[in-house]
Amino acid sequence: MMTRRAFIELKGIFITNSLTTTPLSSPQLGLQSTLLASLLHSTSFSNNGDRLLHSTSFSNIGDRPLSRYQKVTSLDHAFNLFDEMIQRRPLPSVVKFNQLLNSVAKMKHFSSSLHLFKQMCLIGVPVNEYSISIAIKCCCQMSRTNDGFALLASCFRRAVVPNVFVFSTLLDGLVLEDRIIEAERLFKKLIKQKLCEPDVVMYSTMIKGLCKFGNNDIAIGLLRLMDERGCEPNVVVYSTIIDSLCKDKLIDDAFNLFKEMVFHKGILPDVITYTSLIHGLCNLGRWGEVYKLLKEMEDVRISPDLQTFNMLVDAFCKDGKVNEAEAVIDIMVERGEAPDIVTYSSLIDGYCLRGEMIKARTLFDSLTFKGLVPNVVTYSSLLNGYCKSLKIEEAMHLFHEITRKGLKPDIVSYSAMLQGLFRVGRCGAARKLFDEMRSQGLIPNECTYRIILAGLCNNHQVEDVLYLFHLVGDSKLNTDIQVYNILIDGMSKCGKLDIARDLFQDLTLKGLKPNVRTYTVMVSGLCREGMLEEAKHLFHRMDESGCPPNSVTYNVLLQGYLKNQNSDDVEMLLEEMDGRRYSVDASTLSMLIEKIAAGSVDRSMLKLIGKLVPKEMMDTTAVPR
DNA sequence: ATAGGGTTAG
Repeated sequence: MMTRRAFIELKGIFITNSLTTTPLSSPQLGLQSTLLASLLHSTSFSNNGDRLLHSTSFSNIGDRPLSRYQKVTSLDHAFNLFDEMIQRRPLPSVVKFNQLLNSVAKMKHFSSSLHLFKQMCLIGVPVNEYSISIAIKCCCQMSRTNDGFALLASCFRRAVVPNVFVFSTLLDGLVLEDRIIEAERLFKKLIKQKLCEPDVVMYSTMIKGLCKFGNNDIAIGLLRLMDERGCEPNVVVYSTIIDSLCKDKLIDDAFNLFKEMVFHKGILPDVITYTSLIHGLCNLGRWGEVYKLLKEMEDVRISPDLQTFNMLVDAFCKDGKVNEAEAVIDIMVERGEAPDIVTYSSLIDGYCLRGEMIKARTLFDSLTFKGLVPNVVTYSSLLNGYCKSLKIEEAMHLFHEITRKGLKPDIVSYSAMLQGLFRVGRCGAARKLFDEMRSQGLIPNECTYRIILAGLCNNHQVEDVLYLFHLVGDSKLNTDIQVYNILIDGMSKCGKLDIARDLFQDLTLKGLKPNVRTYTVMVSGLCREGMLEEAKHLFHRMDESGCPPNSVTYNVLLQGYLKNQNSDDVEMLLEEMDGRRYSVDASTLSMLIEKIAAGSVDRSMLKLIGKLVPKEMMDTTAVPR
C-alpha cells in the first residue's frame, strides 16, 4: 500500500499545505482541502484497521464457525449439496436445510431458494417456522408478497405456528410493494387479535412503511407508542426516521431526533445514522456542516464506509464539485475502501453534468481495466450525457450496446434516450423507441410521461400533446404540477396562449397549487404575446399567493418589458431585483446592452445594471462600467 | 442451533 507521505506528495502541494498549516479554521482553504484533511487525519482508525481488529480478535469470540451449508459459494454448489443431502438416510436435520436455503437467499437467488423449499416439502422434511420465514422472504423480495401469504396458509396446514419473524417478513413485503394500507391493517390486526406481540424489528418495519409514504409524524407517533408498550426503540428505529426526515429536507427535526436518541435514550449512532444525516446536509448544500459531522464521526471513532463515501462522491458531483468527488475517491483508495461501480457511475454522471464527455467516456472505458462491470445505471448516465450534449449517434450506439452486453435497458435508459431523440427533433424515432419500450413490457413512469409531453411540445406537436394529455385523463400522472408547467410553457411556445390560460385555471380544480415555475411560465407566455398588463398583474399576484417570484421570474418579466419598450417599468424592476439580491442572467444582460446601444434604455441605468451582474459573468462578458 | 428491520449511483 502507498504510504501516506507518498500519497500526499502525489496529490501535490495543495493537500500538503492543508495538512501543514491549520486547515480547519483557515478561510482561504476550500472545502476540498478541509474535507481531505479531516479524512486523512482519521487514518489511525481506518477501515483496514477495523477489519483487522474485528476479524482477528473480538468478533469471533463466541461465534461459531460457519457450517458447510452456510458456506455455499454458487448456485451449482448449493444444488449439488441439496441433492446429496436428500439422498442421505436419515435425512439431515431441518436446521441444515434451512442454512442452505438461507445462503441461497442471501445470494439473491430467491426463486432457487424457494424451489429448494418446495422440494423440502415434497420430500417430507419437517419444515419449521425458520424455513417458512426464509421462503416467505424470498417471495417478498421478488415482489410476490401474495405468494408469501399463501405460504402463511400452508404454515397452518403444517401445524407450524407463525411467529413474529414470519409476520415481520410479510409486513416488510407489503411495504416493499407500496401496499401501505394493507401493511397497517395487518399490523393492527396482529396486535388486536394477539396473533403476535410486535418486537423492535416489526415496529421498525411498520415505521419504515409510514416514512415511505411521507407520514413522518405518524412514524414518530409509533416510536412513542412502542416505547410506552415496553418495546425499547434502538438505533435502527431512530435511523429509519432520521433518514426519512433528512430525505424530506427536515434536517432540524432529524437532528433533534438524533439528539434525543443519543442524550435521552443513550443509544449510540452508527455509520448508517451518520451517513443519513450527512446525506441530508449534502442535499441542502450545507457543506460546512457536512465537514463538521465527518469530523464528529472521526471523534467518536466511527469510520465512513463504502456507502458513506459513495454518497459523498455523488453529492459532490451533483453539486458540480467534481474535484472534491475525485478527492474523496483518492481518500477511499488510500484507506483501502475500493471504489465500486456505484462510485464511478456517480463520477461519470458528474462529468456528464458538466458536459465533460471525453472525461466521462475515458472513465467509462477504463472500468473494465479496474475490474468493474458497467451496469444499466452506468450506461444510462453516459447515454444521458451524450443526449444532453446532442451527440445522439453516440447515445444511440451506447443504447444498443446495453443489450449487446447482456443487460436490459430499463425505463430510465429508455426515457433518457427518448429525451435525446426529441431534443434533436427526431419525433418519429422517438415514437418507434417508445413502441419498442412498451413491447418490452416497460411501463412509462411520471418521468417518461413528462419527457414525452415536453418533447412533443418542443417539436410543436400540439395535437399529439393534447391527445396524450386527455388520454391520460385524471390519473395520477396528470395530478402533478410539473406536468402543468410543461404544458403551459409548451402551449404558449406553440402560440396557444388560450390553452395555456385554461390549463392555468384548471390545475386548481384538480387540487394542485401553482408553484414559482407555473407562474413564471405563465408570465413568460403572456409576455411573449405582448400582454404586459396581464403579465404584470399575475406577477403581483405571486407575492399575495405566498409564492414570491424568483430570479427567473424577474428576468422573464424584464425581458418582456424590454421587448415592449417599457422603460419606466424596466428601471423599477431592476431596483426591485437589486433589493431582493437577484441578478440578471446572460440573455437578459445582452438584451439590456443591446437596448442601451440602440438608445431605448437610458445609459443612467448602467450603474444599477452593473450591480445586478453576478461575479462569474464579469469574467466572460463585456460589462459596461 | 437455523429466520425478519435502517444508509449509496442513472
